[in-house]
Amino acid sequence: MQMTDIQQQFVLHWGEMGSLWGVNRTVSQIHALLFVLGKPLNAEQLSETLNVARSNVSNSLKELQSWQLVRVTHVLGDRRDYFETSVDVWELLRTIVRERKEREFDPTTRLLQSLVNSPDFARESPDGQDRILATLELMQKLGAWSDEMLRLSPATLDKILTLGATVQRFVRGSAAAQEPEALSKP
Amino acid sequence: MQMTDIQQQFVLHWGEMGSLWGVNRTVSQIHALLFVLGKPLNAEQLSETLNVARSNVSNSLKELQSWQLVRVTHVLGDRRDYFETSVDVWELLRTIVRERKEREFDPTTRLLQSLVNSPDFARESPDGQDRILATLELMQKLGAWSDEMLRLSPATLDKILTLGATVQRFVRGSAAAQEPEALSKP
DNA sequence: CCATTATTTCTGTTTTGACAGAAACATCGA
DNA sequence: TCGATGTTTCTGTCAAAACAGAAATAATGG
Repeated sequence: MQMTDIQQQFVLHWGEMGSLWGVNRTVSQIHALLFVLGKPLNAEQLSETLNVARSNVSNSLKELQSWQLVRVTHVLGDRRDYFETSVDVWELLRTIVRERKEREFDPTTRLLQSLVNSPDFARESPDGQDRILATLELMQKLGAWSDEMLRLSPATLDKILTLGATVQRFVRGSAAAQEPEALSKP
Repeated sequence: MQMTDIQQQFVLHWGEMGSLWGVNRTVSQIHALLFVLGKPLNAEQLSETLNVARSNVSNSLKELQSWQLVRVTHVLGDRRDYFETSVDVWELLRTIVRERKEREFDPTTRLLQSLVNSPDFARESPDGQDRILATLELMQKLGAWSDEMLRLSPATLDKILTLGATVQRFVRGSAAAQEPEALSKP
């Protein structure tokens, strides 16, 4: 499966980005390749195109499937598994956010909650308690907000992004007057 | 610098999360420690408390400073450098988002832009062009939105999170009627 | 300017994760 | 059921990153 120059650059860059974010390079390359090509490939084709071992492809696909980013399809008259990803970037974004939140963000929130609930928590200094509580609250808010956003359709999400500035004005008016640029100092 | 049980759990967990997100474990542990303690420590104290080599601390601090997450202070009558982080979670969040965006997100947007601008781009299949264009547009929108959010005060951001649901209703009404739950199928 | 203390850089070791290739396993058609 | 084809698991190797300790460098106070 020959890649065009454009496709190759895309795949390679995506691989780099993946590593930076704690994702195996081969995993992100496979995902990127399935996305740019926009059609199902079998493991052999992936292996050849990316020049990685067949086993490496197999494990990476397993991982991508566990992230719900890749699914199996079949081609008539061919008993090999073919793999494809969604070509809808919004859906991909949603899936990635949902999965990462569930695996990495939520457990942290729970840990913070358990620290706060612990009998030992009262023994922390007042300021120390405040910091942990503030962290917990921030994470809870981010989590709840993100759950809400995940429920929206791509079209609605798109509007929220586009209208960011408007939303800001709306929100500012919605609560007690507050200096808008009272940023905490460095 | 003795840690309480609560503090230790916090620091250890933060270290784990860091690795998961492509941040060196020692780096995130140091940051977490400075945050929970809420007071400046010198390199020696960090080294002892976390049981890591002095040199490791030095390099990690350098990295944290490059991320603008830690700064140097001094204690009267002590010529050693002391290091501290902000104890404002909102400020920390903002800093992390800003830095990561600048280093990892923006370059990807620029790459996509350059792919689209390339003369070769026209040779891609129409669907292939669409996918790359859609990716670029999504990233541009996310980037612009995030820049806007980064400009807001913590108080305003807090409101936006809290009023997420309300914002959603507001946005839905703001454009042509659109089925709110027309999610793309899996 | 020297002794002392703090900090960074350098070098080698250890650990971890990615990966290839082989072997084992499963599935299908004949 | 057997051969052929496809897939996963296992094992060993390799490379990159984290890390420790030592050495070198810089800064400070006397």
